[in-house]
Amino acid sequence: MTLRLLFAEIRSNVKKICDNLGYQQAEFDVSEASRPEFGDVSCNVGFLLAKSLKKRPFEIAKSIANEYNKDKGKFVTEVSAHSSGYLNFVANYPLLTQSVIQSSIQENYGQIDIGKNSKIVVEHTSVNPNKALHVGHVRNIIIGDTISRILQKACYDVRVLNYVDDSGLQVADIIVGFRYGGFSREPPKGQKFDHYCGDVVYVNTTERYENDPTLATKRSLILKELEEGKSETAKFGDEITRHVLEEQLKTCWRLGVTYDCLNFESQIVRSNLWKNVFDKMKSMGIIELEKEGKNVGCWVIKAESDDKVLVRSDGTATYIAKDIPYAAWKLGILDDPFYYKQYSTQRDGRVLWETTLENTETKLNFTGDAVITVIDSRQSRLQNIITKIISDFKAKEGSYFHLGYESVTLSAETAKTLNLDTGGKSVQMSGRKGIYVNADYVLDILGVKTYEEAKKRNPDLNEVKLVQISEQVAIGALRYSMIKQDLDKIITFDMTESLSLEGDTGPYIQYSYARAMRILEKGGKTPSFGVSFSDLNTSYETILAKMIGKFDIQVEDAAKNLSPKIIARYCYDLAVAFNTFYEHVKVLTAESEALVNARLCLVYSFKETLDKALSLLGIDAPERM
RNA sequence: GGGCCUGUAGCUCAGCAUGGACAGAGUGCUGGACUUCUAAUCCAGUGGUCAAGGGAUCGAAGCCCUUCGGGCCCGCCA
Repeated sequence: MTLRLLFAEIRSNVKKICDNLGYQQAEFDVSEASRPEFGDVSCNVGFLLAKSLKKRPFEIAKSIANEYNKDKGKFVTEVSAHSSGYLNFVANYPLLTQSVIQSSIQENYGQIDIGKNSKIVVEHTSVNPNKALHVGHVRNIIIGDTISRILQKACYDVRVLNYVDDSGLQVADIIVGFRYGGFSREPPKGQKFDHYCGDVVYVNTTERYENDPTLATKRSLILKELEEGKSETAKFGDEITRHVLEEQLKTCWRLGVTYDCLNFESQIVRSNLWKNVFDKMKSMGIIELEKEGKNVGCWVIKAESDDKVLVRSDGTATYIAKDIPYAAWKLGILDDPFYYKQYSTQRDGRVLWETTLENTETKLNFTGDAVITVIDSRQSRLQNIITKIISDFKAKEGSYFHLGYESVTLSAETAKTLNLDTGGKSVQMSGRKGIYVNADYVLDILGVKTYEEAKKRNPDLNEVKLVQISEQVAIGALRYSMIKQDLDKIITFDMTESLSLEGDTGPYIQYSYARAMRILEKGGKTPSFGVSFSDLNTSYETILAKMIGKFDIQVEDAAKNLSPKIIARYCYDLAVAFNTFYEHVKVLTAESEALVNARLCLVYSFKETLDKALSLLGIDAPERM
């Protein structure tokens, strides 16, 4: 049993009692008590019925408590009416602890069937393949990855896509750099190719446009050649973007993120997808050819505020126009023009596919009944237009969902390290201007720090182990910091602050896991679960057990609200409950052998649950640290 | 001008969807706890007109309206 069942029992009994007393139906709430002195569970039914019964909430609660006390059911030992009007319940701890521990050692603990195995597509990452990933991209990647993991736990059949925008202006920019900027094709020794392209070639090239107007002309010629797809330039662009992509993916994999399929924008452009959608929109009258005004000669979509150009007067498609067939494709509205080939096998064993227009004779299906596109909320306007068009295509209501989030900015102090004086204000990142902090760099710096810390604490561990731990902790720290706050809060990234490993951080949570592992290791033998847990009666133990018992409730909440933060908070709360327990309750030196065993079971139950919860965040649980 | 987001402790944020019992964490600062299952920890203290004003409600940080800060978006760029 988990807390869910305790709540369900109380809800059903209260409802029954209300019926018997002739009270009218009310949508009352059964939830955890806000403070320990109010017991474990509270119900607000008294407040809701006060008006219709013309009685004080306390009177109503009293009458229900009275009835409830006649038969308290299985999981409740005390029922009381509080003078405030609440109905409060105390749980049957021996039974609760027992059931929670037993449930938590099941392989699929925390799983909850919301998705009913329906197909859902999550698209995230989608970074232009002309630069390395910076901390702003990391937020997108981690949100998308965490959501995918949570949805999977909630029994959705999840497909993860990464859209590679390999035919846009930014790609033309680096080609200009290589062709006319005098940049070597090979990066300096020791520098990753994606860093080289972004930090050196891209930034320097965009700078040169200001002084050399002929470069812009060269760029538009290159852009045209890219779209046509058969030229030497297109081939060269393809090589560059694929090389950058390969390096970007290394960073993603390092973060523990994997995908199912890479979709290349160039292929969408060269396939007939756009033409199909264009015709469809024309025949549906969603778009029109502008006859006059500033957009004369363009195909535009009439939006509520401003019209949006889809096809330029020279006949080429804009960025948003390319996104529409892709969105439709993701929902399976269009015939799939692609074949598929294997890109690689990722480290978790998941095969990564890529689309191709060559006939490989392999047809796969990466579409979904619903699509979640993770893009920062600065693109909400465009995403709204796409959502609107997709709903005009009669996809099921709400099937295309833009999951937006606020951006990551750099703190004034961190900007200063990039030689940027912002006058004490934080600053928006910009790949073009070179204002960003690369993800690999952050992980490397974090890794050095976590390595030193781990070595200090574990002099007996060998080099390989220490490196492994430091990497796990560095990634835990970064991932957690990207997910712990709400999506609509701006994250101000500060390098110094990001090195903090104490308090509400990933490492704090990982540390609690390592502590639990150490107890189990020193305990020596596998604890025996077929015993009574009634001796686990300190508040430290019951609070920990209750926290463990909330896992599936949190998964449900996170999945329904697409809110990764909920799982982050749960992991933190779980770790706090364990650390408090750890400081106050001795396990291995408990009074009796039976008590040692019972506590070992609780510790085991905790570590299993934390491991599962952390895995939803893509954070490894280290055995030592 | 229009749209979206945001304002809670010195700082960073939970809580707001579904109104209810004295508004919670982390961090900072002040003190305390390692011969003990790892102190990346724990304990105590400090710290709040929940931006302001109004409204509906028995009851508002939360709902409605207004105002004021802050951020972002409104291109034949992506």
